[in-house]
Amino acid sequence: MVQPTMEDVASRAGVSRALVSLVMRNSPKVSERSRIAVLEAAEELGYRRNLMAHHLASRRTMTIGLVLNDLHNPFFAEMTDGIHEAALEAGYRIVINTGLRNRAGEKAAVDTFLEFRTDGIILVGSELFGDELEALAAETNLVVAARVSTSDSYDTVSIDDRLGAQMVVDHLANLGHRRIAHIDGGPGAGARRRREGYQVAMDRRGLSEHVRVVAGEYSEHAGTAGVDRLLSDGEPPTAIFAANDLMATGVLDRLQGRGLRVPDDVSLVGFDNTAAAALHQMSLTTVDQPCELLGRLAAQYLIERLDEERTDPVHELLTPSLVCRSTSGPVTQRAPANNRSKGSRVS
Amino acid sequence: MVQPTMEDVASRAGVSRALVSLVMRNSPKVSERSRIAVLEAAEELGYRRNLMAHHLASRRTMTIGLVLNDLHNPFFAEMTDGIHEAALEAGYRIVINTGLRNRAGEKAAVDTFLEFRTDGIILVGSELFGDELEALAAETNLVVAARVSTSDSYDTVSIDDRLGAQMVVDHLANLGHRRIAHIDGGPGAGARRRREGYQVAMDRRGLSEHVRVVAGEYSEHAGTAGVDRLLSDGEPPTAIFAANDLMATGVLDRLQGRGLRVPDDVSLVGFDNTAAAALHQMSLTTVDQPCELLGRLAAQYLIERLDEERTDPVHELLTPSLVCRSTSGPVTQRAPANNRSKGSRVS
DNA sequence: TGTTGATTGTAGAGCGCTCTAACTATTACT
DNA sequence: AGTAATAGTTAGAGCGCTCTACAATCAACA
Repeated sequence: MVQPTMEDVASRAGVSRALVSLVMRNSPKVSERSRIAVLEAAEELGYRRNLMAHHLASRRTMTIGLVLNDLHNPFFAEMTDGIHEAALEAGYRIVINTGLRNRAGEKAAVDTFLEFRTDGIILVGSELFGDELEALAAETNLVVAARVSTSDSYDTVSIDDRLGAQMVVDHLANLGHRRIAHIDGGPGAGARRRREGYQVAMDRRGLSEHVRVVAGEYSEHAGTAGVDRLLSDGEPPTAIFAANDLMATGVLDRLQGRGLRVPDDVSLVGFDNTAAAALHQMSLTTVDQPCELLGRLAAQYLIERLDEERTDPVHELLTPSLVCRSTSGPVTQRAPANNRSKGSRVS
Repeated sequence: MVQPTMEDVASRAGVSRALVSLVMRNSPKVSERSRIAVLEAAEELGYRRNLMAHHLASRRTMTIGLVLNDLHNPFFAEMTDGIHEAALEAGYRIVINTGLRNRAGEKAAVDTFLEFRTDGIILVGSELFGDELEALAAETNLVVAARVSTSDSYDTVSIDDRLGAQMVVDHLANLGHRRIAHIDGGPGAGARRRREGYQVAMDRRGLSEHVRVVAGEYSEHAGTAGVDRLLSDGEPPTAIFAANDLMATGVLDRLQGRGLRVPDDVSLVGFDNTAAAALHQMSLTTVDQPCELLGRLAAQYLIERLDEERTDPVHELLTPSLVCRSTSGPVTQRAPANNRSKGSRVS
């Protein structure tokens, strides 16, 4: 398990350690003869560069640390695709860590990368506070994705969450819905803005009295719990706006479990346009985020910083779009079916 | 962006660099007075240990590299939960990388960890060849999860894929199905064994003539493509066994898209018992893998190796169980509905 | 008072690499 | 032949830390 060092390779190839170092870094100022000798010796010994030592001496790792809020949410997998691709193209590698959907976990993930001295960090769906991000940006190169900010010490890349939420409400209101409830994303990235967008749009539509927000978080379970709360007291909503697709999945499951038809009894709209939302079994109306593009941009902006091409902050805010599928439909006059009425309807 | 070093902390606290090092490692042989002085100085300077230098000097990083085959498959997220938890409990942190569901990507991920000199590596759903794994095990401490092997240079933790597949066939055969097709997982981990289990069980049931395997891979898209091929020629199957849940999701989507009812027209069984399979909109019959347990065991075995408590290999093979939900049902005598007959049936 | 042992602290080598400056060998040009 | 330029190579310092060996301090005891 003890690995050979450059010194070993050097003595085997009959050259100096410095020359081996040059070969490993593809320096042009090495004769073909020595290059081959070194490469062969390295091959024979099974030499593998020690990144730790490399970094210590060069201050670079060519590595980007990627912190994903939640591995269970496919949204992050899609973002990662874009980031990964852009990073590889620029000669960087990525290393991932998960925040386990809570601030302490996210901090631990960040600390790991800070201690590893990755060249920079991309936070996707961060739940950290503004001042924590500020402090982080002072220690490393930082890009925050899927979250809006105007800080001038780091870059951000995201869609306009508030606008997206407004589009949802408008869509539902146009279908005749008035009792539109929102299960929110709690501390999740962008959740506050989605809630605000919902509120604003409801007010504009003159539906202020019907505003109803249930506390949640970005998880399937929060979706099912949200439905239970919405249906447990008061007049049940005719439409539900879940703060993201993962939650919408839970909502759909619970609605069906209670024998409610979607969209006949209740309309449902999500947020993210995750791959699963497009499938027939889900066919969810939702707000589209161009994940891969967001990912690509995030990586690109970070790399610009790493290559010291730029120090001024960039804040990219993309416009979302609504994807209408079959979980949203016109409001019906029928009384809400709280009983398990599945299939009892004579159409 | 230039970080303070131990030397900086030492001079600020009025002690030696060595003492600072001791404090950082929580050594008991430091007086309370100096400990506090050092901690305060570190706090004021925003000192953060440099893991690269730490490792270089100590040969340990207390970090485990985790290579996940595919971030899009929730199976891996669930495995990660177990690994993460067990690692944290033992004082290790984890760092993740994705193999992008292909061997080259997996190798790149592994190389990154090898260069970072993580203390050990856990491969989940590896697609590497046996000899590649042997070579890897010679360089670092290795545990392979969700894949069977008898190597004596690394540990494995998985369920009995072959048995799981047999259970699927038995279940379907008991429901009266004879034309049971299998869309396989190609190079995916455990795919070969699942295919073998399918074959063996079909033979045992006297259904050899009905064996039909369509090539696939562990992705949603392979599921949809598999359905297209199965229905494009020959007598269509009355039941489909998809090599994993992700594929089953694609299968279900395509079947519904073609107007076929599940399980009325076609029964469907998956493999993994991913969280999504349990939801009403999916309600998939599938083979359960105790993901978190597998993850915990994988981490545990690796840590045993790291702590040098053991060098003999361990090969844990858990027994899977079948979870029957609503995508599988008795075979019906009706002619296969190749037309978009959804709802046209007079029941 | 000196000796012992425990406790606390430090000097300095070394981990495996990069990088600067210098050195050698070769070729080109006057 | 003498000089300059170029190409190829190397010695050695240093990156930020750990760890061994040893030094200093102090209380306890004969």
